[in-house]
Amino acid sequence: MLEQILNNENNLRTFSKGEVLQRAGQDTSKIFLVKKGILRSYIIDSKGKEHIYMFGSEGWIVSDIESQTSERKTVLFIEAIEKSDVYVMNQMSFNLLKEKDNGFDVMVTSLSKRIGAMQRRILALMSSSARDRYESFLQIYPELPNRVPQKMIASYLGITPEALSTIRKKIAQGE
Amino acid sequence: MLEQILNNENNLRTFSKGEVLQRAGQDTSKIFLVKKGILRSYIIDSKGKEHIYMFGSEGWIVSDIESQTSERKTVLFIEAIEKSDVYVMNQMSFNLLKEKDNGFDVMVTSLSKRIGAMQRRILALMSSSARDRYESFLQIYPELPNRVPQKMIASYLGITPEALSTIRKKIAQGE
DNA sequence: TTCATTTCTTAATCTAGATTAATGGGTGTA
DNA sequence: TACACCCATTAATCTAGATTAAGAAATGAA
Repeated sequence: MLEQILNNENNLRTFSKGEVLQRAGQDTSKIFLVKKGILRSYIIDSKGKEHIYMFGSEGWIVSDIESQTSERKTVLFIEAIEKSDVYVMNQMSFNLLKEKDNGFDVMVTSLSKRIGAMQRRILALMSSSARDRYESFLQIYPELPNRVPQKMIASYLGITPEALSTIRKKIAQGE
Repeated sequence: MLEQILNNENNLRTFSKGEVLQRAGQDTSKIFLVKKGILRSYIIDSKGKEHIYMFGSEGWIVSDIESQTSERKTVLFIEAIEKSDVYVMNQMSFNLLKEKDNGFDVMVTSLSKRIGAMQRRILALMSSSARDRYESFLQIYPELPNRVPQKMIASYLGITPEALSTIRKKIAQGE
């Protein structure tokens, strides 16, 4: 797996709660593999509002994949929600992967999985209500609600904290 | 480029307008490279409503990428909007690509680009109004509005044809 | 060309979720 | 302990876009 190549104690770093691992506008985008803790990646839109793009807990890879392979600057902020132990990979580690004889399959499979997840997210945003999206969020990430503040879950779902609060209340009072 | 590997007259087929190249539920997902014409890929949700996931005109690759590499069945329908000439690739053509010495970079770059486009789409769905999304659609795909019916553009934007019609009217009458 | 079917537009009404604002509960720190 | 700050909740009001319904325009087949 990708983890076996990236796991390397030399690259292990610890980030404290609230620490920012990467800022939009930087031209050196890195790859982060979460060993312990939770990261979030987000953009800040033209009105200054944050929108969470994804969460990454144990075993997840968090990165601005496009800026990795293109020469583009990063558009994503990445921040630790909890104190987190993270393997930090740069372009060199990425090149190492290519040399491995199964590097191709590992990389293509990993990217394809990511695309599948994004595809489902796009379709959900287009066709499901906020409540339906929240309920499938709970199924896909059952451990996150206990570790992530409500307002961040709302930001991930694309709604306001107030709207999420109302949805939660309705679910609590027997649907 | 990917096209050079996939371009092969043996795999070239012509589809007439409205013809369905692939249906959800099939277990053999293929890769389609558009030589001429336009394809659309879409899902049908639990209420029977169509949601367009992407358009593919000349030079674009249309495929359910996840079902390609995983063993999952396709969830996407793919259909020709115009009479289209399309290179049809199966798993074997895909394996051929791996053998090429630059296969790795070609594939990873292609997938990363796709991920970048999806990332922008997710963020737009979460943070932009329907009108803003329509205006950036016009910028990104300036040639499509003349070739694709309004109702399909609406479906791509995640709104109803009525709402798109109203937006177009407002834009026409000096904003 | 004519007729039928599909697509686009317009307008009235409805609703999910945004906005605004006020309140109470937690948590860290001095 | 108390203060300051952040977070979640609740309620009132507002709005973008959905729904419904009808007519006009475009498209396609015979």
